[in-house]
Amino acid sequence: MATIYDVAKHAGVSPKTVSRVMNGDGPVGDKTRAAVEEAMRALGFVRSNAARMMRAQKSGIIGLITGAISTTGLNHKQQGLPDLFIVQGIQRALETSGMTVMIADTAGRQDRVAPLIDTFLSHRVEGLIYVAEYHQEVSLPQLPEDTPLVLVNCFDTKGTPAILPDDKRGQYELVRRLIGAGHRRIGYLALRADMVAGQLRPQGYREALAEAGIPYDPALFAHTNFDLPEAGPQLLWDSIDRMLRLANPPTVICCGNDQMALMVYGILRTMGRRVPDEIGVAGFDNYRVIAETLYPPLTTVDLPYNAMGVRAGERLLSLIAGEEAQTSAPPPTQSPVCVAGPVLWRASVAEMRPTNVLHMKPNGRKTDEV
Amino acid sequence: MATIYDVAKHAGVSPKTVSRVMNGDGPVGDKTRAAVEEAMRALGFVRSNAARMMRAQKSGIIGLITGAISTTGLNHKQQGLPDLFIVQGIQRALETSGMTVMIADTAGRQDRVAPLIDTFLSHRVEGLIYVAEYHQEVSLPQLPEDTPLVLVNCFDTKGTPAILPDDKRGQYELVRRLIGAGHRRIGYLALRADMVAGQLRPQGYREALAEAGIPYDPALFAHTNFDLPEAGPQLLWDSIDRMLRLANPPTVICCGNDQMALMVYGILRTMGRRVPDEIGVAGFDNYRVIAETLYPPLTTVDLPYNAMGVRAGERLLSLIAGEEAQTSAPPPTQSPVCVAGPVLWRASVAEMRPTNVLHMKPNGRKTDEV
DNA sequence: TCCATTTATGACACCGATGTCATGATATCG
DNA sequence: CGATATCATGACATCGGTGTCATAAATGGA
Repeated sequence: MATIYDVAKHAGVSPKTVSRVMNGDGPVGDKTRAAVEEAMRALGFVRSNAARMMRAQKSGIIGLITGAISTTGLNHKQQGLPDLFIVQGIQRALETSGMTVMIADTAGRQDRVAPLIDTFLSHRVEGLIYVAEYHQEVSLPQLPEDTPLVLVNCFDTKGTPAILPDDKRGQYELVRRLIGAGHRRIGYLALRADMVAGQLRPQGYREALAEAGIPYDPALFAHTNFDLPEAGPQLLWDSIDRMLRLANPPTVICCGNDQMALMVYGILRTMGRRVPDEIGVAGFDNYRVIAETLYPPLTTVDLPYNAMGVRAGERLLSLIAGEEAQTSAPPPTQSPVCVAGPVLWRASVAEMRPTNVLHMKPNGRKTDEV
Repeated sequence: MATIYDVAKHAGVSPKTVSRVMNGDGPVGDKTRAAVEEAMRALGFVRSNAARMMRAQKSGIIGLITGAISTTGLNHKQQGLPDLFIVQGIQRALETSGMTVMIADTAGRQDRVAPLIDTFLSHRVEGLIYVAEYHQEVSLPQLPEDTPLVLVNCFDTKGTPAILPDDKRGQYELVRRLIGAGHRRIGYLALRADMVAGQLRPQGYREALAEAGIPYDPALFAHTNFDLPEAGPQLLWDSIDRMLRLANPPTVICCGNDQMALMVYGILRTMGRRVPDEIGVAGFDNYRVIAETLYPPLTTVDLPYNAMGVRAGERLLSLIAGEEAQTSAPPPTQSPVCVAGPVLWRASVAEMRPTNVLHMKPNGRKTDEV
């Protein structure tokens, strides 16, 4: 591969002049510039990043580690959305900064994280981003203090900057919207209680009920380990069956995520219930392949992975920029940033407005305007 | 960040000795080794890859470009499986080689490919892999001839080494299996004809029919642009409706992919048909989030993304290794490698063996043994 | 016209690791 | 015991850009 020395010789100038042409430092004469550019083209010159960064002591590389690292040993079906969207967001935020993003995948193996970090450090990355597959707590090995780190979709106990989905808020908004549509008996099939989303989303559900003055009914709520290889569907079936046999059954069922909603569709229909006429279904995640392809399309909450990625990228850039300014500032133990996504109202839930109470009022959108 | 000079000074040895400790070149005395290792630990030393690769003229980096680059302007819902699986396979194949995989995502923008390649070249990657989101033809910019390139899930007209899914074979095996299960009227809802998979999979379907002596019935076949934003479901509904109204309707419907199958489930059930009792459904891709979560689980063909990734990684390694051996060998215009995946038989298709003809025979598995 | 800038370019050192060669200290063998 | 092989280590050059400083030519203002 050609070097600037080759280019310099070919153009009859010094290497430094070639460097100037590339970087636009000092002034260069028009004829000289033309000769250099011609030489570069003729030789197919590509600058060596290694040499450049060695001198400049800046790599221009951001390290991105992604993969299904679980604090508990979960099976791999239990995954969130493709983290691709987070990665896209990160790249969007970084593409104007001139940084190159190096991505490494752990392939779900916790023991690969430390070596990957070392590899990144040996490439002198200017910052690191760790992306988890779903909202969880993690614990990463200690980094050199001059290497900024941002966590996405996860958090630790050391106060490392983190970008998280606002699970509680999203579920809250969705349930508020359901109430606004006239639903009063709202079932909730939650994810496992040991998952962060299995805790936060139900909280949002209960807050929305409380705000509307609807009492929380334990009979309408269940944690369901729906993705167990064999028993999962049966557990889900039982939970649904129990709710539907109630004297006052739910008119809509919220699912812990879209994947569960997909299974619930099949179960409800096998039971002979029509969606959404007899019972509505709502999800969470806006896992588009599912939510938009389901028939009818699924009402759900957008998990704003792209936006989270953008925020993470921006956060990291500011950390990198501020690094030298505040050398020994107090540790930036800020609270994590929560990003909320919009409710996406689709055909899987019926509007019940024209019923009883609201039907009476002339301008019937009272509860919707909370 | 500490350098080997710092380490050398701290340990009271020469830089070269530090290098020897790291690389295990020449012999090093036990006490010296201990002193050096202690110094490295004390200083938190991490070797600079830039300096190393500059000297070695080897980067140890493989460039991986991925993203939804389409030759035609498709909407982004039309995507295959998460390419993550291909990436995982590639990393699996490369992890023992000591290479670092640098991944860059194009975020679906064709114009980003060329700059990304330049970035990779400036990092002196030893090889490049291009991964497409779904089986398609691509055209990449010219690379320096000493940089090996492997295409995955796509191919070009220049004879670049490519790893492809064996769409035809997979569909053939699935249909053979359906026939073996007693089905004779097999509907096929194909992907758009301008997609590679929309051509190859139907070919496999027809070959399997032909082999079993079942005449091809055009009334049981339709290309359906099911993922059009609005009209898609309606088009699909019409196609299905037409088939089911036939005098001799299909007992099972093959779908172009799992996503289409997901939509077909909803439509069939809205029509009041039970799956699989009244009609079977089969997909293609083994898009696990869909295929395993659908109720009942979907019979489909595995698109062996992981295996394809492994093959691609191995292929690239052999190209890199052989590079110097056969400097001016004839251009390696080999035919692409096709990787076939297994048929995954799940509950969405009923076994019809104990029916009429076969029921008569004592050892009734005649057509299954093709 | 002469000195002060500005412009255009080159010489040279340097970044950090490592290959090559040299050197001194032991170990081995006839 | 001397000659040679082996071990342990260091000096130095090198990879390819780029920062620093020097130098030479062109320009400009008094």
